[in-house]
Amino acid sequence: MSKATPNHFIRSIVSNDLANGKHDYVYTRFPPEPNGYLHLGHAKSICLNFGLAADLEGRCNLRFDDTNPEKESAEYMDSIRHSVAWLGFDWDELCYASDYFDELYKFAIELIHKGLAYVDDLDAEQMREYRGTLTEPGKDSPNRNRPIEQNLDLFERMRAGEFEEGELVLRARIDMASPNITMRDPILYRIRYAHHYRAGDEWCIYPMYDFTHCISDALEGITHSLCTLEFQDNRALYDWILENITISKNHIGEKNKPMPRQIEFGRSNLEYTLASKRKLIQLVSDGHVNGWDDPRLTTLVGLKRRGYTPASIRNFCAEIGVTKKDSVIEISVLENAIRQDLEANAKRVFGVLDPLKVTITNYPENEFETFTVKNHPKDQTMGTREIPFGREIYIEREDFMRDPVEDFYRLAPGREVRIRYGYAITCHDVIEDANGNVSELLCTYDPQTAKGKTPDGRKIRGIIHWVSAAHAVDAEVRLYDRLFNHPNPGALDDFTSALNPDSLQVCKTAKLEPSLQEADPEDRFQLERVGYFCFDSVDHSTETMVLNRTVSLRDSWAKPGIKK
RNA sequence: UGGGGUGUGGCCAAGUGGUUAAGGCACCGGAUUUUGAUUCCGGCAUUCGAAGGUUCGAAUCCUUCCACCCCAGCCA
Repeated sequence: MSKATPNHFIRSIVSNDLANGKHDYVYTRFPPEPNGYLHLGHAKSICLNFGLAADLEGRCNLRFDDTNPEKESAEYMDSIRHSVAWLGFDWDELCYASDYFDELYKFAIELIHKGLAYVDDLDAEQMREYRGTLTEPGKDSPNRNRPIEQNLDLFERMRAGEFEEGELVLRARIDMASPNITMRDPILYRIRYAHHYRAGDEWCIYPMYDFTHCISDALEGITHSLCTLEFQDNRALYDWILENITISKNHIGEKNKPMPRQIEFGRSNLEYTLASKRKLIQLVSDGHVNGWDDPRLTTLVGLKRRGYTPASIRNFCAEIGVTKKDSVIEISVLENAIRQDLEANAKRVFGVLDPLKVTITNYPENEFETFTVKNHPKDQTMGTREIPFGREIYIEREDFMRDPVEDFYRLAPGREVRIRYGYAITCHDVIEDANGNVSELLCTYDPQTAKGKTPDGRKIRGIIHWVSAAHAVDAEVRLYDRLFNHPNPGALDDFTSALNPDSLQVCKTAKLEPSLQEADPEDRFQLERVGYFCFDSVDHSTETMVLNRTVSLRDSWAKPGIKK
């Protein structure tokens, strides 16, 4: 399972930097903005940053990029912290960009002193006009050559709260004609009279991402600053800022070592899912799903509630790789990752989703026996358990066919199957209800066939799962399917039009073997022949059992085209 | 028609001038099986976006072309 550490272009760069002495160690960071819940896309970045540091005996920080008070909250921050820890990573330092507000402010003043930043009073619309377009250069702002003293004064007064929101901004003085629009005198600070979830009301000016991120990296001694592809153009600004401020080498931990280097990698998208925070928020607030931890969502909290293990997600991330191209991953890759984990580690139990009663007419009434069965077919260390058996049992309705199709080798009138770990039974009569639906089967059992034996050597192909009717416990089982019917719902004008109406199927009729009542609520298990399940972390209790299906078992019989 | 990127099988992805182009997922066969699961074995790109060129030899070098993605928030 644990694969050789994946070698990708970023790892090569870092290894080289270490080998040739450019850096003495690797120091990375995972820098989320606390404005939403983490999803699978973040998991890729987390595994990359923390994984690289761990493999190369370096360090990795968790840093909240919290420079936009209007969108951020402590709730999001807490959830992100928990998700990173749940995924299995420890950060070396827990950092907040907001802790650097004082330093950031000083660096801004330094830029002003050097004539490399100025206060501008263009409003947002003018700013856009002056910026030019993709094909035309921008124009200098009338304020571009404002005297340094005046800039200093204005900037201090911005901080002091003497201006309205939007009235003034601080801009870097770079090049309005740059073909790279990011370099056309980007805004460094804006005025916002907003309460910051950590800094409170201490500031009314907030630094922008480009100004904050590179300085935060440098202050923390980050050596390699990994981010996604859309920041490639911003790299020029990242480097420009660090080149133009005086940031002590002592600050960055390694004396006389180079500044952090930004390296971009491609995002990975999962088919049939959404990753955009804005759209995720809409799904939650419009009630299309039941919260951020809805098991149909690929948020980390959703996957956790669905029954995914941290290891399966880490393996998934290792499997999809790291390259410079955006990718679209098929869900089968994710499903494969969790199946691999659960196949090896989940104990097996019996449960019937859609019960059909079977009476074994030649088995005495009010008499029971117990079978000792394996908790795992291959892993003996997982031990055994006892399951009760009696005259009346439930089998899966799906495992009986009145008029069996070709290739169906389960139960049918006159046919014999084995009830797993028990006897061979043969169906003799079918009882119907008033509507003509099958309501019960009358079968006989062959006492010679206990424990998998067939004394006459006859071959019994069909093996089905079952539970004792007298001992079964009721449960609600939630079956999940993809949330969207479209492979790329985010590309649609209205992604809600692609919502899958059958993404959640609640099955209230399930009958489970009694041992499940004593199971640990954290347990993940396989309902044999059905799928992998876990108890729902919110709605499950020993009184009312609620199970989530994490993923079905592979079913090479239920191929499209073959009708059950 | 500015700048920055990317193009290897259905989806990912190794490969950085020299055997028949790794591997995973998916798919298709077949074996084993008290889960139609698992496991196992076999199949699955004469071809690397296209066209030219360099070379004894190219997915890897050069040229041109094509396609797709990102950038004109006082978001990150």
